[in-house]
Amino acid sequence: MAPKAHRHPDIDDVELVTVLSALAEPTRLRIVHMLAVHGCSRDGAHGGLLEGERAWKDLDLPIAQSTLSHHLRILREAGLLRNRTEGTRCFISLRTDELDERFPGLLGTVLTCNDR
Amino acid sequence: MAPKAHRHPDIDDVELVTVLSALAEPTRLRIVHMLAVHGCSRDGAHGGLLEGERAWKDLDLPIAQSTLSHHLRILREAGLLRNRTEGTRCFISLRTDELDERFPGLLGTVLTCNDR
DNA sequence: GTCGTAGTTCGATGTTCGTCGAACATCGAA
DNA sequence: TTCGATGTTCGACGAACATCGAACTACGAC
Repeated sequence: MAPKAHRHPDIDDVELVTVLSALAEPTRLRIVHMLAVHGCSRDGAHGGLLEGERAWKDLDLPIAQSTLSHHLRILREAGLLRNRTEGTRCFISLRTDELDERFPGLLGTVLTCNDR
Repeated sequence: MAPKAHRHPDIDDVELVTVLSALAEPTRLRIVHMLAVHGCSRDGAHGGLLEGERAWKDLDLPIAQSTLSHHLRILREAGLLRNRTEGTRCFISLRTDELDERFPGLLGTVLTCNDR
């Protein structure tokens, strides 16, 4: 599992190009999209989910686990998402607010455009 | 020089990921930035420049001509810019309006974020 | 402790990308 | 028509990337 704790960059150290690179890949854009539209758990308490989070294993994408882990790392290191570990599982969420302070409107605009 | 006429994609055929990929490279982001802030010629008539245009050879970047040509092609095929040929020279401009209709706010937001 | 679950890391593979110099194509001017 | 200027295209190169399976690690449960 996760090596103790993940490295989350200070949002002010993140470059725009890094964020754009992270988003410029179909699988990763899809992950971000999923977290945005359905980040919050559906009604009812679900296995320790916090607001805006999504469980790792519930991200069911047609790729290998190792590939998913790789993409999540790219997104994490680009400051796009946060990884919370609880016991042996982990939960993913977008760093919406911080990101919006660093790059105002960027994430929202991209997500809107992505909806067509 | 330019092979008669360049291929400019219909803006509706352009995918978001393609645009993001095009922007996710320092040199290309810089080119787009240059065209945005200084696309319009400075006061006075300049060798056939139209509004919002910039002459190819005035894009002085620390890269080989062939590399610049390559990047411009990527940007063109991503629907980001238009290439107008006049005689033996060509002029570059952003497809601001069309792009804004296809991906509302995207270009503006990215450029704003790029300014810090 | 032993076992299973949940993710991460490693190594390998094939692909894409940024970069260059050289060759080429197109046009205006002499 | 020959020359020079302006870009484009063509390999070629190394670096970066997406992908996978296998090995590994950390934790909870038994």
